[in-house]
Amino acid sequence: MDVALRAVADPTRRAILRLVRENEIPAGDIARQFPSMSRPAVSQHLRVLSDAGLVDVRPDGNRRLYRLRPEGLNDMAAFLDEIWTDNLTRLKAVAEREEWPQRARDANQVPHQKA
Amino acid sequence: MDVALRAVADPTRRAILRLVRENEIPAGDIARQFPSMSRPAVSQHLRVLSDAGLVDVRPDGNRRLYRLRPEGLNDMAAFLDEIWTDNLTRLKAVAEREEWPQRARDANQVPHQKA
DNA sequence: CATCTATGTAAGCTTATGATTACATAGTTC
DNA sequence: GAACTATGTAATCATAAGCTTACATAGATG
Repeated sequence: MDVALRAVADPTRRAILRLVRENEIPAGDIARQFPSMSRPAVSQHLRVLSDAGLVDVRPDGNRRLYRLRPEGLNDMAAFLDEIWTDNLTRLKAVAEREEWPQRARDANQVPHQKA
Repeated sequence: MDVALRAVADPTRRAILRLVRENEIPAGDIARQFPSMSRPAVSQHLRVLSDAGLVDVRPDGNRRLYRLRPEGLNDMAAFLDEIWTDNLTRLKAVAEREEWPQRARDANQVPHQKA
């Protein structure tokens, strides 16, 4: 989980993921989308994404085509689920949507010092 | 978006989020859950989470009670949606997630393109 | 072949991050 | 109000992250 979440934490890499979301794109084209940084920098980002399982690579003659590997984000989705599975928190996240009935607060797993 | 995603990229902070997911917990109790690191380290993590809008803090006499602020993860959910808006990719991701719930991805033979 | 194109890797630099210990501050309690 | 408790902050350090330039390599092309 760690590797994917850390990879996604970088804005450049998120931008890359958006780029390759629908189409295979050669590394050079991707790099060209980031004129503010060097091509090797982008190449290294691609490496990180690849290591994190967030993109697939495929050689195509001279070039290397990248594309999104959507399953790579499963850990992130799982984390969201884990956090939001709780009804209270989920309701809170969409609090303003509707009125919800009072609910008993249940026992905690982490001991409070004293009440 | 950046600040929240970067905050969540750290495993200790994710663990903290799980702790405060359902209950308010005083900082000291949280720190006690991480015997392998110093209390100030945890305090700084709490600061990061707070700055990222992922937790709320409330003074309670001597102590400070932390609890999850679920809306703080909305950006992360939005990013997931943005990437997964394509139904096929989403289905694909979910399919693999259910098939390999333990998330053991093999780096060599990538098992995509099922069915 | 000679060389041009696309791309990855290595080395090195700078800044960010996460940790530690020492200290400061606010509240509680006797 | 003196001492104790809970917690945050400051200073500092080691390591990680991200960038750059220089170099290496694989495939395309004349």
